[in-house]
Amino acid sequence: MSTYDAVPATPDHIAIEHRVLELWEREDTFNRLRAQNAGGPTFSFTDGPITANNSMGVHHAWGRSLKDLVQRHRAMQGHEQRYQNGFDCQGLWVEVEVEKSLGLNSKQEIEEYGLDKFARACRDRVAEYSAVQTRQSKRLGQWMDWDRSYYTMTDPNIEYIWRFLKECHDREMLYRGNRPMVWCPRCGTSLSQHELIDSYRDRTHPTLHVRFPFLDAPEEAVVVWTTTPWTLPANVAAAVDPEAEYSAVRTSQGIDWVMTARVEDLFGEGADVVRTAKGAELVGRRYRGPFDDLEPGAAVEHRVVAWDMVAGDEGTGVVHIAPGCGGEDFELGKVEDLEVLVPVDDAGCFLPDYGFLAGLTTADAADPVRAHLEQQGVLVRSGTIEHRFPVCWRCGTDLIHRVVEEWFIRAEPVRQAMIDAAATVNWVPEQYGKRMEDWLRNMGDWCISRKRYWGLPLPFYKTESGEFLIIGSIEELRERAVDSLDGLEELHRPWIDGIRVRTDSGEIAERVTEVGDCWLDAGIVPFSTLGWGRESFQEGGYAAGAGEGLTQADLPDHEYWEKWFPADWISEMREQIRLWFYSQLFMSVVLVGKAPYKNVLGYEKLHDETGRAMHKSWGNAIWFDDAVEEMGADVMRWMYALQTPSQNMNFGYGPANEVRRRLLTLWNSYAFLIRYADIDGFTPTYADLEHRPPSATALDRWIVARVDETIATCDEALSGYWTPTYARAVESLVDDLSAWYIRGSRARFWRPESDVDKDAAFRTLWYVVAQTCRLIAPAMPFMAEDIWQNLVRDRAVDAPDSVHLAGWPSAGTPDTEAIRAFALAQTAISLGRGARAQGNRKLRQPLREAVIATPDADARAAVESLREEIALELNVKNVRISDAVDELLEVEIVPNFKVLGPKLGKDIPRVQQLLKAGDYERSGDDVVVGGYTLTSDEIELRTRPREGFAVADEGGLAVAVDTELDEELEDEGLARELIHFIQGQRKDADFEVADRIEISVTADARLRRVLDRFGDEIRRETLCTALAVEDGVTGAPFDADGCTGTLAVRRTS
RNA sequence: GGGCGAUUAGCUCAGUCGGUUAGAGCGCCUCUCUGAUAAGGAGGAGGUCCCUGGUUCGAAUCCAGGAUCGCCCA
Repeated sequence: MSTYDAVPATPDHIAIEHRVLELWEREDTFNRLRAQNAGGPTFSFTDGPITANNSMGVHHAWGRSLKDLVQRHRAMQGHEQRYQNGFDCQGLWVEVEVEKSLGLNSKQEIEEYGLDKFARACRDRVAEYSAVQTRQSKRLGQWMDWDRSYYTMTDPNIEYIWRFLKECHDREMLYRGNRPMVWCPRCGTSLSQHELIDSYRDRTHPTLHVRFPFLDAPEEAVVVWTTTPWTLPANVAAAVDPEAEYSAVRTSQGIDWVMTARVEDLFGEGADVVRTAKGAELVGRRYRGPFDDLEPGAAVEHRVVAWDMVAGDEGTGVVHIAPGCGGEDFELGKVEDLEVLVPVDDAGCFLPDYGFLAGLTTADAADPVRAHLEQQGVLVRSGTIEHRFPVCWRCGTDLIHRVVEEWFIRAEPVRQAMIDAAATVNWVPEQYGKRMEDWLRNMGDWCISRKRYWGLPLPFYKTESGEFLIIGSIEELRERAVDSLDGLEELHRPWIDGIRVRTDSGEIAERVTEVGDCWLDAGIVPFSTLGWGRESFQEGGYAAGAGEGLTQADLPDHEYWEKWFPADWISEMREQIRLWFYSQLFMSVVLVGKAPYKNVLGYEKLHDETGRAMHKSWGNAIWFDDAVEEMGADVMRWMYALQTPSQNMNFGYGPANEVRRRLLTLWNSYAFLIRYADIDGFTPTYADLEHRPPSATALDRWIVARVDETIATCDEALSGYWTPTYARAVESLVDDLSAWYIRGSRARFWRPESDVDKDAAFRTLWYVVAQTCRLIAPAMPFMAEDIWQNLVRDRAVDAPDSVHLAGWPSAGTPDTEAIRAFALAQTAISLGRGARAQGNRKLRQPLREAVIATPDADARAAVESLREEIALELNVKNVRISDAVDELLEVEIVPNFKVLGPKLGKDIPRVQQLLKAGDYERSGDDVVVGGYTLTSDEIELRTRPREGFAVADEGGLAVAVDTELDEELEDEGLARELIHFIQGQRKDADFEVADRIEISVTADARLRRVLDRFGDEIRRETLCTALAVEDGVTGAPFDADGCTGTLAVRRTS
């Protein structure tokens, strides 16, 4: 009758995980955990919202695994938590995907399609993918309150942002200003930096060299070069490098100024240079603009300005400046206070006041522009150029720069407060704090508007006369509304656009059309989800608006906010420093003057296993759904836990397989325990987990001490959010358990009789595996649970139903003596094996004696306590411990630098020399040298083996083995060989471990003697009930060192 | 140009407080175990700890400068 479920040789992670998910579901384990921790100390985690726009990737799984790991750990420690997951719902990414799926290709097509239908499609996409991501996250094992996720598109979230914006306005931080944008003239939309990645293509464009004649000397001109003819009508300045030398060259058209370094390329070797001058001399001179005959150009005073970014390696060394058509031009324009001419509209068509160009696109304008310049006599030459140029990823159209009006929040008023607040945060890794500070010191004003559709509607209202009003809440909107709010289904376009409001002066105001930056949506979360400033708690109230039916998240009250703000911890990838970490901090500093989080864990990027970025089009991307069903969630999670966060992670099936194999060690240890626990009917004692099991041997004490040590290491690592130290500590414990404890204790488990020793062995092994289960539970919740169910639950009285309800193990004071002693024994064993190898004696051959010699009395005592284990490991009859190191070794005394360094300082090298030369005297344990008396703590003994011994040494410890063999030892060795051989036969015949066998053997004289002497042992070890020596047996030939026989092995039952 | 990192074995990476003999996994070679076995164990080969200088009795570790790579900002 079996009490334990049989354990397969290797874990089927996938099957285990599905089984455990079902178990948790059936037993409502997560909610039981929450009930168990209710009222406990709080651990407040704010989840950074994942964009609910696509299924999640393995890089998301990294972050989610870390989040879950820490939350599970804190839960095991008894902390009450909120477990609120978040979805980011608005912004260009969602719009772009929806556009694709609807086959729309421009803003115009969206508007024709209908903003209401478009908004619904965006909401539907969020609903679809938030459901997908929820399913995936559950599969990963993440425990969250999935029914109460927050969605940033809900009315309450938007309303909180309104409130924040109004606060900014009240503090005069809000303004409307210009911003150069990268623009697709065909799609009629700006592109974000992200959309520019990989957007460069080889293109051919027209080039023009154009003269800008000086007003005070019309025959003289600066000559510029441009590849964007359409920007010339927006020219307001020409930039020169004030430090560079310029030359005036006489040509058929007059006198042309260009940078001296460019003269030869432009005019050939025989150029007629009439004058040279520093660029600075040209600065300030005014010139006739190329399109002064058009209204906008005529209104501008064109002049030469200084700019240190003028390049001398291409063009003319004079740069045409159009601040309305270029990012760098715009920045220079701000410095030089230049006019900003924006010649084209949203669709990239020239505006009506551009005369003959009006209505033309930027591309179509190239020829008319050239013709016009030629006609004006200012065109020097025209040509074409092939170069890399950014194009729209949607339609392939050449992108242009275009200055547009946007809304901004001033950074300066809060900059210092934000820096101060960031300094209160514990950044992990530390350097991320420096990055945040650098970002804050350099941050520009926050551009919060987007000329799009699916986003939070900015609550900015303007009257025809220019009066401005900002609405801070739905209530205020209701009070001021001129139109009925009945049609306002939610706070989104187009519905909100139809509501006009009345200003204080009684005028009618309409909303501006812009929506807000999605980082406002995410940044407000520490307020909007926690009920900041609210008087009443509204159950399920957060879902109002676009979140209706998607979530049951509450809209709490201010008391709740006080309880949970600021977050104890947040964690996202490093790029969030300038995104979510920033926007949260900004909004929090504005609203309450402090940081919204106390600890931050950031992590780097996830690459493929060769270190390359994962990319759909490169074919090296790994889908989460595939990964989790192939490598398993636990394996993935353990990989994430092992990963140093400040390093890029190389993720793939190869590394996963390595990790999977390492996990086998724990599994094998568990399987070993189950096998013998089942055979023996072992019943564990749950209280052992708290009070520790009884120890019968030094090995027992050692492994228990190692558990204590490991718990302490894990505690420290996890309290600092540093998972790799935790994961490595656990692996190290498991290695010790398997390689040393179990290997050294195996015989105790398969002895038939029961006694104190076997009981201690079982309880100790059970204790270590069960504690390890608890330790790995946060990182590998499935395997931990599966082992727990079989090993602990229902086997031990009082055991919790789930490892996740079992609490975190408490570290006792580690028995450091036991650990130190065993480390010495390990060294001795390792040395002994080395010595055997030197003496050419394989481990199977028993030897008479090993001698362990050390001058250190403590070390001798430590080794003494483990001599049985050492004898077993070295397969020797006796272990002799000696202080007569000289027998085996030459001894050298070296200073203990760590202790002696600070004491002796510069005398160290001299003392070291004297010791090495043997120029010292011993006085008891002390050493007198060079005028110093050194105690035993202040020196170390180094040893070298003397010639002619099978000796190995390390750190003052030396081990020799007696390699002499007599007949008895040889026979015993042969017996071992024979046992080894028979076990092989058993295995070849596929017998079960517990099957009994009979053996017939035809033996030579020597083998007969071995059978006579060691027959009992051979029968016992091979579970042989009858061993008959007879002639003429047909079977397998045995031959060891010339000792031969033929064996036949049969199963008895 | 400013900022933040990284550089350690063939590969991927640890390395705490500065301590003199720098580690792990994988790979490779040799051996071993065979009652954990598609495993396990031991041993070996393999290192200019990027370079230069400094501080120190002592530097992979701290400081300065440089090189290369990555990232953030401009």
